[in-house]
Amino acid sequence: MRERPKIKDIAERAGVSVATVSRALSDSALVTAETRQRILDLARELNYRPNVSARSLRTRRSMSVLLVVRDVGNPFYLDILKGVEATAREAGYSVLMGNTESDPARETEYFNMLRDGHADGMILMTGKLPPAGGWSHLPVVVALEMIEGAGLPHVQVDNIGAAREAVEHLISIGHRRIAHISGPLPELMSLHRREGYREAMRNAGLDVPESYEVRGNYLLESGQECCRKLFTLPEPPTALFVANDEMAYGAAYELRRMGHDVPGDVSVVGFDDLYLSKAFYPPLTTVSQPRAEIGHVAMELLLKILSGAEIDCDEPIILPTVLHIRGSTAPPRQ
Amino acid sequence: MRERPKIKDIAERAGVSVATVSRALSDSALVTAETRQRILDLARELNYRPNVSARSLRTRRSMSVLLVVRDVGNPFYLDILKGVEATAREAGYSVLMGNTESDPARETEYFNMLRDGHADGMILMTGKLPPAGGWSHLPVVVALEMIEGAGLPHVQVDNIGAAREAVEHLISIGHRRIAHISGPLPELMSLHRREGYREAMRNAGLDVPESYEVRGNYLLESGQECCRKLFTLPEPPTALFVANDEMAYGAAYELRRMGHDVPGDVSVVGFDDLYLSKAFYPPLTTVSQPRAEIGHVAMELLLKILSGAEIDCDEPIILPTVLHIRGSTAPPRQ
DNA sequence: ATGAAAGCGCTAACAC
DNA sequence: GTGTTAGCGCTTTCAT
Repeated sequence: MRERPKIKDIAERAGVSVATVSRALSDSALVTAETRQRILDLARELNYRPNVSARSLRTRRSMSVLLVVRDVGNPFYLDILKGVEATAREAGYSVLMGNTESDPARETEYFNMLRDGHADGMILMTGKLPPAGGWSHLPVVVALEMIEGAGLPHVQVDNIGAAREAVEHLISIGHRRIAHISGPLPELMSLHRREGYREAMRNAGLDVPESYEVRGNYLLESGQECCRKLFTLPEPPTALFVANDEMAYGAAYELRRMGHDVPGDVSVVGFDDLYLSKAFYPPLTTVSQPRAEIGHVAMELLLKILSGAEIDCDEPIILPTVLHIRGSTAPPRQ
Repeated sequence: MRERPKIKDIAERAGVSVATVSRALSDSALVTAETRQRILDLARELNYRPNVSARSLRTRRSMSVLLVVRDVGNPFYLDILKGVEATAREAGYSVLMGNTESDPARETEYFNMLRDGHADGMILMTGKLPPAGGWSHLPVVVALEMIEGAGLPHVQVDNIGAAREAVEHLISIGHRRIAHISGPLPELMSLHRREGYREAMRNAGLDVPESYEVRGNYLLESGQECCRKLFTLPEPPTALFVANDEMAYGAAYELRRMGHDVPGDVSVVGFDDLYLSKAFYPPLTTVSQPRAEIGHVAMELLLKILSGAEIDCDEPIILPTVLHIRGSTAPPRQ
């Protein structure tokens, strides 16, 4: 047998033309059941697999989509990837993972992969469009993050509302001096979570001294660092609303190092509900995003676009969050 | 301008043949510097990108490799992926992530992707070959896990030695009743880590009652569950050597739930050094694997194979581990 | 229902 | 150094 059987090999053995084989393989109605069966059997016997390059070249579809994140090293993206992958597989698409590390060159590169036929569409989770421009009308869905004025469809959560709810919880159990460790600014997601914090404080008639808002970068070490800053203040907070779980881990760790009990002395609330947060000590109170669902919905949307449907890009799709109240929050000491 | 410029478009404008354009674009020496420059300028101006399908079809190389893991949801793989990706990019390869979920059908499918031209080579981290067989001589590198008798090159760590060292640490600080929560059996990696545990115990003249070896599945909940089993024994252990960090988190969590202090009452050692382990409470004593380096070395090896070099498959490449002693281990109570 | 043939965009012989 | 040409393996008209 040849190295890799091709349609021609099957055709010769079956005594039919390549066209017929192609039709049989793609379940066309234009083949008699009997011929089709013979061809299918032969294909199985030869262990035939269609060459993807040839097929893509001809059909002009790669049957794969690009999932672009800013850091594959972040476990947060994993469940989203799973959601995307499951949905993609079902529709016969494979998923290519793209990692930008916030490098504009790489951001552009992944967009170029849409043009060179590497992928048919893209789910973008970097919150940025590449600098060059000219990326409208492309089959791109923005998930998780937001890109304003891009005219692209969005799948996200209500970051403002979710943050507000988290801070309201702290207020409801008696906290007044609540500080916020934010993500990098002026990114929209960070801004929104901070806005939710501010709204909750304002609604409760609570002051937010400028020193109570510290800017982090979503990484664990940054949580530690921001926490240290807050606890050198003359009047340190009794509770922290931290913009993601990873920094919340860092903050809780640093608090313990400084001799503060969590939640005895200081309450901590995170955002994301990483899968370790429930095993963390103390189990972290945090906002849970429907990550797999975000991936699923984003992929569904992309499939729709790829099938030629018109999509309304004005209204983002908003998925619900849940505040999980665990052991890291408690009423302040009297 | 055409929808997507192709070589022909450039050729027409440059007043040369497609062959010349192709040569100029691939930096062939058979073009005058002047012609090349003209073509390059034109290509840039038209924003030309070669069609990957056409190129792959012709060259019979996809310039991408497959990285197959059993669970993309496991953060453990992320650093490996980063190592693989960086090395692959440099050589002009893209990386496709494959996720098997331990499903034999999917395991086979990824191997098939090598045959249908989707990828040129594969880094396999599932520890299994698909059932069908016939996968020798394929450009495959096994990383992290081991597959015996497959005739494939391996990149891994010395699991036996690393486990032994971890348990020796527990023994050296005075523990005698040391239990082991293993990974799924009879997988080679689990077996090796257990073997290291047994060796350390044997060398110290310590008994391992059968009930002190509990089988887990590397997931957090499994760590909890195994821990519960161990602490219903008439003589529970004073220390645990757990086959990975995730189960160690679960075990530590469960110990606290049951009212045991870590490390006051029970010491816990993990394996993997996930990035959260240092912020865990108490900071986890654990074996660190050079994950990015594993990815890097595996990809280098794969590149060598793809370039046609002969590889010695008899001797695995062994990378060093480091035992990080942190707060989760302490001498037993007197 | 089946076959012949064109061609997707590119590269690599082979000519000159 | 450049052009001509023949495919890579597949799908899809257009005939029959």
